[in-house]
Amino acid sequence: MENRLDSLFAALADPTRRSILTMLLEDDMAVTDVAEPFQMSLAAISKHLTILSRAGLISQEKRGRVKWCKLEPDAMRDVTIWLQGFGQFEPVHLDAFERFLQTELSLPPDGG
Amino acid sequence: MENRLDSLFAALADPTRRSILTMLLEDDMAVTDVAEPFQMSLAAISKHLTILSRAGLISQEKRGRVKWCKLEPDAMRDVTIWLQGFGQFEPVHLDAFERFLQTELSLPPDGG
DNA sequence: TGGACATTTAACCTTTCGGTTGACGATTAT
DNA sequence: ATAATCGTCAACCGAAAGGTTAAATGTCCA
Repeated sequence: MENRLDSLFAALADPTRRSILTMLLEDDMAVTDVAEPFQMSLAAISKHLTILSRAGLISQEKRGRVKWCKLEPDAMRDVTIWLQGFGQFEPVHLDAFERFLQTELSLPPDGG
Repeated sequence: MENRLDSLFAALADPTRRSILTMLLEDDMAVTDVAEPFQMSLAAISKHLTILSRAGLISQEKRGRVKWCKLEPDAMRDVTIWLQGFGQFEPVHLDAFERFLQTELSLPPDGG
């Protein structure tokens, strides 16, 4: 994988991995519990978790014989920033917000 | 490819394809011109464009013997929406903005 | 009509991906 | 001590990704 975005987008391109991330939105989970709803081997899930971990999308901490998986949503920031270059979101909204703010603050209270 | 997000994320996972999208941000381009800066065959670029097209990220219109490629950034919306489920952007920024706005508007001019 | 240009297709190759199974190391429980 | 549990590793497999080159298709120009 060349750069950070490569591994991020690639990690997010698999539906199983996206499902895992969604599950982790709820709460931290042990590897076995992550694997439970899927119809594939634990080894396969373990590999998916490794990919998510290398992309920075989750962190894993071993406590006893259980390895806990934790969502790290900040890793998605780089994706977000890249997408912003295509004007899909904030730019528009923030611009609108800023204009609103300017208007609100520059006008007298009864000016609107 | 199972669903829409699969093909979108997969399309975005390749650095050549992301570069192409960035180039198209500037202006519409013919296939040959898209290929020019890359050190790979035209056939390879043609395949990349097919992948981008199938993901909906670009559209292609043939005029004469030239096929024009046009960026379709709206296709990124689904990605955006999915990412928003992880609270990476607007929510945070807008909340911050709203708090700021509340503060600004509710305080007397010398209140800060 | 023939040739140059623009792009895709076909066939092929190598590497990566996503899955399997089976063995293994580490930890906990009996 | 022994057995069960948690998770990874290694070896393997078929399919897909990303590239190549060479031929084919369409379109414009002279």
